[in-house]
Amino acid sequence: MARLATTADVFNAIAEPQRRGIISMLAAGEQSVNDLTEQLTLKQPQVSKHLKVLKEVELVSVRKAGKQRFYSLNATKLKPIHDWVASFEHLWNERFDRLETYLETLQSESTKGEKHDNDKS
Amino acid sequence: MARLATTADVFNAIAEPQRRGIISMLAAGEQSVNDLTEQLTLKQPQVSKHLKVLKEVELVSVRKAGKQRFYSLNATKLKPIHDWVASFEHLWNERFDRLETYLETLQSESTKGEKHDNDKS
DNA sequence: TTGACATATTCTCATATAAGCATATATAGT
DNA sequence: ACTATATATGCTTATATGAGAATATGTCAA
Repeated sequence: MARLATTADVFNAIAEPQRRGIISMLAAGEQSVNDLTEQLTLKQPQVSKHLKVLKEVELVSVRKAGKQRFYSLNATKLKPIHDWVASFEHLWNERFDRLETYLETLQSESTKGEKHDNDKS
Repeated sequence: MARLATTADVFNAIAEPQRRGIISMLAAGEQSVNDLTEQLTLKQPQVSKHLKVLKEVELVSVRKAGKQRFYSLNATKLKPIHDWVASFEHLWNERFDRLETYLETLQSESTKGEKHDNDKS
């Protein structure tokens, strides 16, 4: 076997630098394929292909207008990544030390069936 | 040409589900290769290989103790991902609308000696 | 329709790489 | 040294996929 799933996954979709570039550009608002092509170091077909990948994981959506297709970012789909990474934030961000202490205090006071939702990849 | 860079990049390192699993496990504290192998659906060699990838991007570090190697998470390396994704957070999180408004208010009122130590890269 | 323009798709090629398996290396105990 | 245990590395195979080039599709205007 080789690597599975891959691009059908948001984590994989953003693993590609060019696709991150596209996402960053779309953060400013919808762009046509041509707009994107001009600002990237890619030919139009390759831009379309990357957009297809992003569309498949629903990171972008398309609006048709004449001969042009305007792509826009569906940022909500980035939230799972944000949440996953944020779950480790306390491990590097000192600001969380105080919060952790506070939460631990709360926890030890109400000792109930609490669940540690470690992961869900 | 084919895909470039790839695993030498943190974004790519976390694109692999099994590696995310390893990272999640290490969040609880350092683990030996054997510990990890037992909890994953992988054979030991494959675990070692994934650990190698994670080590190359410095997401993990190793401590040798006898015949065992204890891997621990170097969460700081996740910060670039966090920052990148967070730069789009305002696009999906309504909370940021109020926060933005609030910050703008503060800014227009006066500039007091407020300290925001939520970053320290 | 013809032509120009915008975008998508197909095909090829080269590379990346995850998993399986066997084996090598390292360390500790006897 | 020998054995057992822990981990790493090498080899193979199947698959994924990014880029390039050519082509197809789609849309509008004259």
